[in-house]
Amino acid sequence: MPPKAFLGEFEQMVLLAIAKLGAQAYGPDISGELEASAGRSVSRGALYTTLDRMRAKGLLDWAVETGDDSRSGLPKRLFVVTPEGVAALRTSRNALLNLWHGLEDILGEPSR
Amino acid sequence: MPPKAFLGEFEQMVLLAIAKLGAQAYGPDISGELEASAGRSVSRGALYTTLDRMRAKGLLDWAVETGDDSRSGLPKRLFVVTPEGVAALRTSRNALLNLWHGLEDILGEPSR
DNA sequence: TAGACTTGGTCTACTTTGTCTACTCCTACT
DNA sequence: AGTAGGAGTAGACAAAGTAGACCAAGTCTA
Repeated sequence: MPPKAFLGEFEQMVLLAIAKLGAQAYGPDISGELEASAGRSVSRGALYTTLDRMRAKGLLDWAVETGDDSRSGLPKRLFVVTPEGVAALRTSRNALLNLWHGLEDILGEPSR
Repeated sequence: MPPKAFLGEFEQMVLLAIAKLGAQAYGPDISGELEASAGRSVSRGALYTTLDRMRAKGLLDWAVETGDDSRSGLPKRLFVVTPEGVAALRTSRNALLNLWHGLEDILGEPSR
């Protein structure tokens, strides 16, 4: 497939979850956030493969925190959204907002 | 794959475009709308396959308008979003709205 | 202190989506 | 008849989404 210009649906959610978690986004937190905000649960496998793929695309990055502190020896990956990631998020959001615009009557008011 | 509960990114856009077009959504109009609202262009093949697949999932449906009027004999498909489709759209929107919430500083104000 | 459990992550394999190119039909035009 | 254009169809293949089993380093706990 010729490199896609848009964020996939799941990719988008994952990126948003990380952004929301700020500086402490590691695996389990991300799925927790996804579960909480989007009512969606994912298996670890699903999550990590997506994470890896997005890194290959430069949308996010991570630092391996080899524990000097607790959990010594066990790796822990701390994820961050790159500027490219933020840009992609912005683009996606604008497109969606645009498409939603004018459909309030059909879609109803955002239920928050 | 156990039936997916979420709309893919492209599926979502297509559904929205149809909803927006109301009663006269046929192929070319949809891609026109996509291009206009989302700045995205697709080949016919891409569009129709997606359309077919979504129909299989009950998210939309169509009527073949065999032209008594103009274009006699030539099929033309008029698409409509089913109630299931609308529901899916709503769910997706809420999830995204939820995740976006609180990230205005990072994402910036919606540029519309 | 052996065995069970917990954590955060890796690997593999498979399904669904996204997307293209290359037709096919019919109509209208010349 | 010959060609151009509009609307769809077919087939193929890559990318994204997902699950499940598996692993290593700690922590209990009896």
